[in-house]
Amino acid sequence: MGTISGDQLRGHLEGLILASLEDGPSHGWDIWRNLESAGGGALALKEGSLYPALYRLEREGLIAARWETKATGRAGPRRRVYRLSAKGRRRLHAARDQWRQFVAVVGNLLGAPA
Amino acid sequence: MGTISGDQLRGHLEGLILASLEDGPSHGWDIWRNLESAGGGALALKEGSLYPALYRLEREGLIAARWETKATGRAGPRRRVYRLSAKGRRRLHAARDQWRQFVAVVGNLLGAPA
DNA sequence: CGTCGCTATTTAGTTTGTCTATATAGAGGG
DNA sequence: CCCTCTATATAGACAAACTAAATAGCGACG
Repeated sequence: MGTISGDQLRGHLEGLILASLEDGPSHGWDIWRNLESAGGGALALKEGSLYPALYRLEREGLIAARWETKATGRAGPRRRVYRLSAKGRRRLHAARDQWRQFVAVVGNLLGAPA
Repeated sequence: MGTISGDQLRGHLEGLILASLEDGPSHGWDIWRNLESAGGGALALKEGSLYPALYRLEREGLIAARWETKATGRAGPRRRVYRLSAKGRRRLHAARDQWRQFVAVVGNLLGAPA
């Protein structure tokens, strides 16, 4: 199977990120691994796409960020942890509605008999 | 319901055009109306997107164009009629596969319980 | 005749999100 | 000390859809 192209992903990534944050805060790297693994190799998301997307979402007030406190006793560099805002949660619902509509419309047109 | 955005459409338009041509040749304006009506108002495709997309497909050899013969006794300006090439038909099949994969991956992640 | 409306195509220029590629940096292992 | 894994940042390229406007044929209408 081929990979999902960046063009295909465009306009849907924000929804994916919001969905990733639905059941608890997470940081960029973890979101990235989450999406990659959920895509089963088909979703080749690049950091250069993910981080700017996070900044957009933050600037829009859909997610809120904090630097991880040092007291976690964890190894490795600092992490920026994001959580869904109320606005972001509403946007996630809207994104799901839009997704269903998108699938309905495009699927109806492109929809293969088999 | 909101409208499907250009960003959402990106990377999927070519498949839609190819699918539109699957059961017979058509011209740009007709493809446009076909997609618009199939979208039920949700798909607000612009001519400035459609025509360049047709040129891309033609340049790639996925569709072939001819100017409509004048002898049709029809009113109105000239039409450029496109038909699927064999290569385009193969691409359409591939686009359907990609679409299914895309829906599976994104739907699985974004997929709402309700 | 003039012009309005519908059909139909064209295209210059803008926007924007993803990509490539690279840089930085902390911590642990050999 | 260097290498790897984790983690974030960002400059610049690229491409597809957009805005907006121009062109043009034909019919209808007063």
